[in-house]
Amino acid sequence: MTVPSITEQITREQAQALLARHGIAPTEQRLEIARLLFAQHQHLSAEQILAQLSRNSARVSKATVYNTLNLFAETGLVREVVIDSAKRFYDSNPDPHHHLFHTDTGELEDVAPAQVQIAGLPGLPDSREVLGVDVVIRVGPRHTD
Amino acid sequence: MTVPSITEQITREQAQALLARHGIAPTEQRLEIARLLFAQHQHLSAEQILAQLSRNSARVSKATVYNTLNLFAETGLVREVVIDSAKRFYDSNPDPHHHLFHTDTGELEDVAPAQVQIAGLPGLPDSREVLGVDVVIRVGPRHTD
DNA sequence: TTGCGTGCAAACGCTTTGCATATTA
DNA sequence: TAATATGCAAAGCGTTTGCACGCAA
Repeated sequence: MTVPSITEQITREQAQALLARHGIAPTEQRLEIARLLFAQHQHLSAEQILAQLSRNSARVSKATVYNTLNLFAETGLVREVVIDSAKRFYDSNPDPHHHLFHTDTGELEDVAPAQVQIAGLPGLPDSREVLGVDVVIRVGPRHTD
Repeated sequence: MTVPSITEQITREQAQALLARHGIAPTEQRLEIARLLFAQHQHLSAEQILAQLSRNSARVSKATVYNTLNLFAETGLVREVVIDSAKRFYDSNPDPHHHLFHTDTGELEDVAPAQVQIAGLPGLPDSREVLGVDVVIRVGPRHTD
């Protein structure tokens, strides 16, 4: 089952399969949130999701959105991206990739991993492992001054 | 003027020179905060700085610590590192480098840039420039389950 | 009925702000 | 004295929590 790359809602069945694969019980709200997030590869904040859901007249509370996003992030369904210390984004792109952050617009853009190569990692003791590597490239309008 | 790499406070004069180089007026509180931060290459949060300063019986308010850290970050004296959306760290290491974040202890460790190579950056329009590349490697205890 | 998910509102933690006072040039 | 920095407390904002209610197995 693949997620459509166009801005269309995925079906309930597709959402259900996604949750099932991650061992998440498919409740009404979780399905709605998944359908929204996986409509395309994107980066949404809890606030944006809440706003969009109420626009779709879905009945979801703030607490449930936060609970659900945390659940999705814990189970690896989505990736939590921290750019600004004031807000979290949830990334529905499951493939390894990096991010381009536009400081002026606040937008987040995916960067194919091939374009940024991690040559090596510092030696770690056997007791520890790398959980993830986050690369954020901050870009903004060129300074002329 | 170089910053001592050992855990000793830098002198008022050294702190004053650092601020002067960044066009920052040298007030009592700013000097104290700079002396603390630049005692060594380290990553401190506003909270930690406030606690340490009061331990040193320096008279600084919370607001001033935040104002000062923002000022230092804006002028490039320190680097703001965002790891967790709940807390900001201020890095007194002026050289380009990356970070290793220990998820279990919350500690942040510097990684020499040579160990992580950025092979290339995605093409950008001429109107935009790269402001910085943040690489955070999350490590934690090895999973045995 | 037992457990889990949801919704609401209150609580929380970190950061910012408003304003009076103090310091500096 | 004019401008800027500080301190305090309150406000702000995103996120989490406590608890009652609802729903499904």
